[in-house]
Amino acid sequence: MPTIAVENYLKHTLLLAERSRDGLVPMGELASAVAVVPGTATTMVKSLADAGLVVHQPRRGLRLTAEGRRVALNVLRKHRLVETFLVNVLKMDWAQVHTEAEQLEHAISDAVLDRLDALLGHPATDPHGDPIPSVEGALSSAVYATLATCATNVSQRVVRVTDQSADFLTLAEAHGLRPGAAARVVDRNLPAGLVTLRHSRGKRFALSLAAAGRIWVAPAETA
Amino acid sequence: MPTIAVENYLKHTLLLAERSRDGLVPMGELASAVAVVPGTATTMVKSLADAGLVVHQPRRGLRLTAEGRRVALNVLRKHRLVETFLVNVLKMDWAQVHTEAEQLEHAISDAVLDRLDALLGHPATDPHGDPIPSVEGALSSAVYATLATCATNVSQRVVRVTDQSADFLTLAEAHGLRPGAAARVVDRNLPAGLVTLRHSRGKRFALSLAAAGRIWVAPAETA
DNA sequence: AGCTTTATTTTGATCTGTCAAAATGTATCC
DNA sequence: GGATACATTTTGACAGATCAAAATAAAGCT
Repeated sequence: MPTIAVENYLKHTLLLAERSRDGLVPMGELASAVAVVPGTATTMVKSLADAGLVVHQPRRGLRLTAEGRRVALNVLRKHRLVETFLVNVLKMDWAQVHTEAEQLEHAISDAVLDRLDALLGHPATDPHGDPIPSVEGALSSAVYATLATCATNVSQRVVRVTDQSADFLTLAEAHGLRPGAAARVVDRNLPAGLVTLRHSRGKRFALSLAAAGRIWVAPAETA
Repeated sequence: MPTIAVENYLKHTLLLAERSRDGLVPMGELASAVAVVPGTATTMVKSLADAGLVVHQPRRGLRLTAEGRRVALNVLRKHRLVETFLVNVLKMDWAQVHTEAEQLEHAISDAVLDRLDALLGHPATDPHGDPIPSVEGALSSAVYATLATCATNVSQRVVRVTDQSADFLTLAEAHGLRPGAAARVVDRNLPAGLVTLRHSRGKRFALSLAAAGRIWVAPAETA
């Protein structure tokens, strides 16, 4: 059984690798993701490499092996299903569940996970719109536009909110920006770094370009 | 926050103290309950004493302080509510849930616990009939007879099964000995160490005196 | 009392996971 | 092309939790 620390390093390696085309994760990024000093990450990565979970290219970065990816996906699946459970069944605030799931993902067995998955109706995404890896280890990675890049003055549907901080999620919710909700960009001021949106009931509000980039959208179905 | 190891030592100290009138738990019993060698338990208990969670009387044993008891009860509450959730909601086998809860009890927050408690309807006991400590830290400790001590040829109701091993629980279930079920002792042969029971549909079967002592009963209501 | 058994404590070592700070590569910029 | 900046790795130390085995205390038995 991998330890909690090992599971965390692998999970963050997976998440960081997703957002970097060559899949090579720099040591420093991993260190700050798992909140340790760089030297600690180096030490740990060497031992993960010895265990065959990652490949370490000194001074360049690391990538998951097939086995490391399998473990990481299992942890991610637990994390996201637990989040879904906490929001859908226990009715907890979506801004808090990330922290809770961070602990539970390491304590839940595969047997419990399967029951939970069935109870929730085999969901494809968690409450933030993040895809839930399948039991077989498939992880959908569709490419979406964001509020920072989508067409303006076209009705969009929020599909994913890629920020786990409670503050951001609370803000997003206050503006009705939950997965499934409608949104429309009415103006985008690049020099000012501002995106202006209009909510369904006509209200306008602004987000920074950085914040807008964390909200993924798809053109609304006009069927 | 207490570590997982600390929570385990405290939980087992509480459980062992319950079954010993003076509340003084011998080091050896604690060591085998947490599955470490005696020397390890001594070391740990000294540090728990430094932290004010237990009182250590060298070579005599240890007892919980008020603070230690508070922590232990909280862990026990988590354990038993999680077991109840796994059986009642996820429909898992009652023989397996103990092991699962052993992990989850250390990962679940008080916030999640409260929601879970509400979802389950504030149960008073877990699926084995073990009492669930209240939020305030009250732990019912009613005294019951067992199949080894109750009146014979009188209809009894099972209230609790005080053995967590999967084997024992599977056996108990096979004989219909779950909390709430009816049971009747038709004969008790002390020299042979055997208790003969009759199930509701007339079937007879035997248990050892030791096994029978782990099944708590109350006279069936004849209302 | 003296000897033996048993429980407990001590001692010395190990394994994980971590940090601080020094050493070392690598990249970048005149 | 050399000085500088930055990321990474190495080194030495430490805390938590554990074990094996030796030392010690207590209890029990002739």
